[in-house]
Amino acid sequence: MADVARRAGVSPMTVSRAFKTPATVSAAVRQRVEEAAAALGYVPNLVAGNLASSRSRMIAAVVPTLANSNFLGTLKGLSDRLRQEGYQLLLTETGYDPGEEAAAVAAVLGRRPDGIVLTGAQHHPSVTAMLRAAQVAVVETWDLHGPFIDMAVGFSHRAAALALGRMVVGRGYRRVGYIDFPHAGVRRFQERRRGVRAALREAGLDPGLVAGVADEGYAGGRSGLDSLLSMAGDLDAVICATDVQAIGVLFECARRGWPVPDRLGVAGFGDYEIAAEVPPGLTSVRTNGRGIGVAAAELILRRQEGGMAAAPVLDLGFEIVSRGSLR
Amino acid sequence: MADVARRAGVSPMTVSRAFKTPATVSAAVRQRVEEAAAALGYVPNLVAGNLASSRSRMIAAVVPTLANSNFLGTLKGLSDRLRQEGYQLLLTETGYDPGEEAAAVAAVLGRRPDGIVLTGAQHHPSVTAMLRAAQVAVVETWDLHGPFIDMAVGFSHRAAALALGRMVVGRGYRRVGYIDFPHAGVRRFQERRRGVRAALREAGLDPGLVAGVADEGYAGGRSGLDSLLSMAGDLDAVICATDVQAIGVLFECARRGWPVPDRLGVAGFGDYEIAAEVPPGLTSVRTNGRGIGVAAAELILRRQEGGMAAAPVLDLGFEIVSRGSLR
DNA sequence: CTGAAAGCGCTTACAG
DNA sequence: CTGAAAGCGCTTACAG
Repeated sequence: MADVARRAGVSPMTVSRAFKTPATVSAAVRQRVEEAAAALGYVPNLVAGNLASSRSRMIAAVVPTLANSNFLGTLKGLSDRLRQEGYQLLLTETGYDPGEEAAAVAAVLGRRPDGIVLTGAQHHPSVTAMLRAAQVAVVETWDLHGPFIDMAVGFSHRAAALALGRMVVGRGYRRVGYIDFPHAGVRRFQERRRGVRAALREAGLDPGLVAGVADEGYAGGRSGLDSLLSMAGDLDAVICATDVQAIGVLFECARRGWPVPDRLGVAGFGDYEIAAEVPPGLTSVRTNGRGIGVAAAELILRRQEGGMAAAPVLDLGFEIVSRGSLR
Repeated sequence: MADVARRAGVSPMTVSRAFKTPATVSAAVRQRVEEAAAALGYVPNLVAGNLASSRSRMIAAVVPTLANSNFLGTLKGLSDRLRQEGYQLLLTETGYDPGEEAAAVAAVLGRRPDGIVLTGAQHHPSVTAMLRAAQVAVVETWDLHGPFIDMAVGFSHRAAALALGRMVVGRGYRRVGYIDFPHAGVRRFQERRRGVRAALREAGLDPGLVAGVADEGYAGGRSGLDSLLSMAGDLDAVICATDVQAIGVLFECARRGWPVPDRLGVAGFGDYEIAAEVPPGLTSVRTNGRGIGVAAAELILRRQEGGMAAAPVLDLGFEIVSRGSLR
């Protein structure tokens, strides 16, 4: 910057202004600065800028996984909205491990991000402590069960699962199994399970057909189906904690030559892109993953602007998409 | 830091050392510093550290897309390897748009990352210029066609596609179509197309059955199959630029009741997780996406350590995985 | 093993 | 509209 200032014959302060608030600099000076900067290939050092202004225009996102998940939508919504305002995304994956999450938050805090977007509202105690002590905007996403550290955006997994369970029951299925997600401690999945079981119970059906699985992917659907069938040979429908598992069930049905939805009804959770494509179409809960990201971005931006001291909690809801996998 | 120093009764310099190079501080002092830091909830400010040391321990990754792609593996390899060394990942998605890529590089350079990982080796001229001028380690990934800005890790898309094409021909298919990827200018996909067509040509088959599509996802497979069938009703095999499209073709075959591999052989590119799960199994090119990420991380780390002024170009190869979608 | 000085490249806050 | 001074919170390089 000093070089640019010298070449343009102005003070460094003026160079700074020409970049940050061009309107406060005369047109002639602005042009000289721009020419000098271009000639020297000057790229302002944001690290120095951040230190001086104690604002980083950097947001950290901490997600359990990127693979086959709705978090991609959230991340995209977040980064698209943020990029428009000149913010950048620091990303960490934790593999559903609270210890990893705590390590990630500690690591990231040293960079003084303006905001942190967390997945879920269950954290290692140190996360809550660190974040409360730090002066960052934090948004917890995908879970609406407080208490929250600061702000939150999500939807009710239990309500969504309850609605899905009722739909399955309403279609006349009577022996309905549930395939769980591997990480048993994650409340979002506990809520999904509870919602489904509540729907079965209120219809007077057996809520006990629940299969735990070890695999987050398609293979979990296959092994889950196997264990449900060993509990109940007359199983007539399966609800899965995620679409990926449901797709695994559909594939297994195809392999066995079982007609869906007649021999077995199948429903998933997430409405991933593939749900609309796989024959005969997968009935699923559509969550607004992208919307969660956009909303999180907006909460953080609004907080930056200084206004809003409040800590909103946003429920973005869900929607059930009915397709051929249920009769 | 000043607060910690005061509370521990030492100079700030000693606090700095206690954190960065604990071995250079006496045990007693180290403990006092640690206690003071814990009591105050002190988190070292890396922004200040970066400015003073002109090293950021931050790496920027610029990818076309996160959705349904092998870049996830690369990203995971990169971030896993980097995190072990205390580095963090700044992520940007460009949507296959060179202008977006240039904007991302410009934006990211201001943070003075220690390294930049780019996807492909085709860039807006300004990208090359900016990166050459800056003092960053850069690794171009997924493409082995130079000239490179600095280092590179990838494999030959043409060789992989040629091998896949030869396998299809070797299985006795005679009317083989190719479904292209939407972004026509991307060399990786041009190379895949060329490889397949070369295999057809050398077998004396018609290399002209190529369908362009508008959709990056499963739907592209469906529409691609439609247009190939309108060119050649006797089409007996389809090779797709990506597994996602190939899965789309398999789904469409299921919908039509066409037996795979007998009515139609299908092959993909990428060996995504789903390729092994979808019945009857998708024959595909397995690329080492994760390995590319790990290797990129290692090249950058080695460059940081000061050694290696060289600019290696690594070929990580590929492998063809044969499954039921080809007879 | 420990510390005082200088500086990294910006921005804030104050003058003019 | 423009500038000189001070400072952001660390690390480098030098002393002792």
